[in-house]
This record gives sequence, structure tokens and C-alpha cells, in this order.
Amino acid sequence: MNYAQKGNAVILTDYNSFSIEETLECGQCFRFIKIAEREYIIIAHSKVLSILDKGNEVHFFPCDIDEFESIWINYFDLKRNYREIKEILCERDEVLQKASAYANGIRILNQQSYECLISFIISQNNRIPMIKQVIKNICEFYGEGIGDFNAFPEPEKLVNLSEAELRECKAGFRAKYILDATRKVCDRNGGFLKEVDEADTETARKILMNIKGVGPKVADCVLLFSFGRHEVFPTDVWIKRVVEQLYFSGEQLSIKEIQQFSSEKFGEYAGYAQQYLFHYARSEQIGK
DNA sequence: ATCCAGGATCTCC
DNA sequence: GGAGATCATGGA
Repeated sequence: MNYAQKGNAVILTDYNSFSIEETLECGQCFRFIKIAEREYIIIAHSKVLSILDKGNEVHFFPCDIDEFESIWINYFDLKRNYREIKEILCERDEVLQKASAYANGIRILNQQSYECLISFIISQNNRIPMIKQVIKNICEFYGEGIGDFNAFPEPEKLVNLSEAELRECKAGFRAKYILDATRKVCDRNGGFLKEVDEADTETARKILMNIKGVGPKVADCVLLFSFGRHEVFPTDVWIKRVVEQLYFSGEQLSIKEIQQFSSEKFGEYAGYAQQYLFHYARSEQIGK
């Protein structure tokens, strides 16, 4: 990997396994706008960043080296060797050979944990376009203005809202869950998220599931996409269907059985496997 | 109009 | 501790 400043942009070269389209469109984050083919705007870390993916180089702008190194390298997980991860997964599994080849450029983002938590609470029993809309509403109502957009609000901005006020963001029955999560995050001077961060994964999962409206799937998404726990395997309807179909010839499995399967089969790489499988299942409409 | 969505909860046994 | 209805909202 190499990167250098050029005008108001940082240009990434000499990399592999990174496609901005696959990374953003694979369902792990919600605050991005497609401008054109291979061109996106994302809003994260209270910044608005344009990204132009030319295939052999990627332009990030407006951005300087300091910002790139302090925020975006980690956000896009650019230091990790995904080629090696895919080789390991493909070695033990022919299904993943197909799935990972299908989305060669996915990277697992390191998102801000409060935003990630609220986003995946909203995701339950919901569709991606609606999830994006509700998050956008929350940002426009309560987030700080940054250029033409709004940052995701700090928890302190939401903690004193009423359930009725939050429902105006179209969060529906999830409004009370957002409030409970926000209160716990604000409690003890931000100690909640710190506790999650410092706990082992199993404990962290239990802590997150103390929040009303956070079950195993939402907890695992938060652990994977914002706490760097790459061994979890968020199991939603798509993953359930694709595992049943591609590994168990259509046999019905419980969530617990799927978790068992993933940890035995993929171990510390289960999170990556999950992303490849999810993207594959959704693109090919497997099981529908 | 009826069904359903990156699930979780409550209620029933 | 597992099965089944219910939960807002809006697009198909």
C-alpha cells in the first residue's frame, strides 16, 4: 500500500482487495451516497469524504495526509492483508472461493461505535433504504452541520429526547430501543462503551444485549463493525438461508446451530466469511 | 390490498 | 427453553 498527497486529495496506490463500491454496498454501513459509478461520498467521524475509485488507484478528497492516517486508514482497514485472509478461507472451503471472488474488494470497516449501535438497532425487521432514511433523519434533526450534510449526533444530543420525538425520525417501535441504548451509553460518563471495548467478546456481547432491542444479531454487527471482533458471525435471515442452502443442502437450522457451525468452520475469520457470504447471498438472491 | 423487511420481545406452554 | 404473534413504516 502506498499513498501520497496530490492537491486536495490523498491518492492510494499499490494496494489489493479494496473496492469502495463493494465495501460500502455490502450492508455494513448506511451513511454514503453514490455519485456515479465508482464514486461515493461518505459521512463518518464528523467528516464528509469523497472517494473516487479508479480501479488501480483511489482518490480521497478533501483530505490531507494527517487526516488520512489518523482516520481513514483505520476506518477502511487498509493495513490488513485481505489477500491472505481470503487465501485462508478459500483453502478450507469451496463455497467461499466463489463468494469471496464475487466481492473481492470488501473490507470490514471500523466504524464509530455509538453510531454503529444505533444504526443496527434501526436495522431490525427493516429494509436497507428505510434504515438509511431513518439514520439520515436523525442526523438532519439532531446532528451538527458539516458542509451540505450533518454528522451523526453525539449521544448527549439524543439522551433527553422523548420517545415521541424520536418517532418523528420514523424509527417506529425502535425509538424506545434507541433511547435505552443512548441512556446506557451516556451513563457512567461513557463507561458503557469502554466496558464493551475492554471485555472479551463473549462478555462484550452480553453487555450489549442488556440494551433493550439488542439481541444476538445486532450485538454481533456492532462487535464486528465497530469493535474489531472479527470472530463473530452475525446471523440474519440471509446468512441463515445461505448457510442452510450451500452447506446443509437446504436443511433447516437453528441460529445456535449456525453459530456453532461458523465458529468451527471459520474460527477467528468468521466475520470476514460472513461478509462475503452475505454479499453473495444478497446479490444472487440465494434462498429467495 | 396484503405482504414483508440485515430481529427482538412478550406471551404462551 | 422453544414456537408464535406482534411491533412502525413504507415500498412492491
